[in-house]
Amino acid sequence: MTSPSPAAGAPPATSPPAAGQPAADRPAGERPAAERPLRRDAERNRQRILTVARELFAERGLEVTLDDIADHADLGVGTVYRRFANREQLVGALFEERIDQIVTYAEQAARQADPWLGLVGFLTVTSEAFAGDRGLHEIMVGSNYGRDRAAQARERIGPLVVDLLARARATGQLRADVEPNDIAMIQVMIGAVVEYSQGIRPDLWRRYITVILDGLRAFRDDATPLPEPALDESGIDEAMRRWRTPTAGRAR
Amino acid sequence: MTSPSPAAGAPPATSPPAAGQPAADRPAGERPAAERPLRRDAERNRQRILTVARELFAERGLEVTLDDIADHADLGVGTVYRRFANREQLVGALFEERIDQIVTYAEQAARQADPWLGLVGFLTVTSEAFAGDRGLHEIMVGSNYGRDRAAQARERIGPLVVDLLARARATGQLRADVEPNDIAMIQVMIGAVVEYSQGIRPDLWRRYITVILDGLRAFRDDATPLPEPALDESGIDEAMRRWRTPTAGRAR
DNA sequence: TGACAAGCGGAGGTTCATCCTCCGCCTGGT
DNA sequence: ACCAGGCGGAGGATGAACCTCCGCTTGTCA
Repeated sequence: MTSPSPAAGAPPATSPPAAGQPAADRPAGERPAAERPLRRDAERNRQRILTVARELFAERGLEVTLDDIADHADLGVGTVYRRFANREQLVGALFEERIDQIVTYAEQAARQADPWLGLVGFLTVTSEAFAGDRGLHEIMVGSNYGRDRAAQARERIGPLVVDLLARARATGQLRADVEPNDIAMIQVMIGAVVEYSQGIRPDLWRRYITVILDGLRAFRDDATPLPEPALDESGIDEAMRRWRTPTAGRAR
Repeated sequence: MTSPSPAAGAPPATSPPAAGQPAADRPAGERPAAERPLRRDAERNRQRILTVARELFAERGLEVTLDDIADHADLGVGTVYRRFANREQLVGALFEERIDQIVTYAEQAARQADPWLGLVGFLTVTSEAFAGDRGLHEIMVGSNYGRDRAAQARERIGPLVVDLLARARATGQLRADVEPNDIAMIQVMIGAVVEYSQGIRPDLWRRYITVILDGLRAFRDDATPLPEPALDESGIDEAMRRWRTPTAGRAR
């Protein structure tokens, strides 16, 4: 860090929205090709790292070590660190797209004519995504990595869910006392099922989301009134902030 | 370790704990008073340790270190280790009773005339216990500590739950496709809510258990059939075995 | 009251996981 | 055929948790 070499490959990770940087909205995994491209073998290795990292993050969560990734990619640790100074960068490179994907799901759900189906679809599709990618779930639920990105996404999703719930309530399909942040908590619960049954019954969560959805439906007129309000925005922010990724180390 | 000094302190025959230990089924927290009782101050300290440990386990889970406990009790680490050689012993001393308490809840629930109320009561009461004691929840859900004890408890609870569900199904209060192990998974989900909202809204879980219970009720005739069977015994055993207490260290 | 077994404290050795650097050797590309 | 760019991976740095050890203190009992 003593050598100021401004030419060095990796752009400053700190503020992505940097001013003059041509780096902006290029699909994840690509490089600022404007600068000198990597040597062929190096680029190959870089892809190898990304692939392996994607797999490991998906399977074990964001806490896998870069050393671990290097091993699985049959590369030296040095090679990994040369390309990605830390886990944050790797996470950034890999998850932008996936996070946006979640937003897209919300948009699609909001477009559904039948709001109940939209809601069911949204929960199902996101749960599928989370079940298949533990790292993604960790990010969306409050990991230290990718916090900003996740927050942005939540901000875009929020209004869509609000609208969806309002419409579903209006059509009489959804019980009246459901609040937007309930959706987030449901995802937390489903995440717990996924984690608990990981490697045993990857689809078990479908059973419980069905129960929960039936619990959310308006039926008879004797639905038990919900005690306790849902978390409000500040509550959920706080919870996300405190959340510690399972078995992960300190925040660093 | 290099100096062999056989003369030092310990006489050759370190009388082993002998065969007929009278230690057996005395209430947790008491000592084998048959042996020489502890000196007054020592016993006081011992209680101090137990009290502090109970609090810390409840609040932070079983992974707190003995050093941590010593600090909170204003005692030296040595004192703690002199009394409890490891966390397992401390956990044993503290949780036997509480685990049995859970069994008692199941028994009470099974005695309820109205099986649905019994079920609701059981889930509520156990969730209360878990919400108030993270360590207890960890044990019941699969921590490395107290595994045997928890397994015994589950064995006693199992049949009671089976009966309860059968009866509730018979009275038409419970949807037909609920299985005993669903109850365990519900506790896992509730545990996730508790943990997520810990220190923010200690009772938030009540909201979601209400949703889930409404989802379990027999209603109309259009309950969504549950996809996926529940975990079977071996599945749940496996899941419990794999479960890693959050942020905890290796199993040792 | 004095002697001493029992108890205490907590510094610090040990182990372990993770992070990340550094430098001698290798190789793709011109 | 040259060499900038790339590579490997041993190993130093850090920090958490564990647990021991021994000189000092204190309850207890005669």
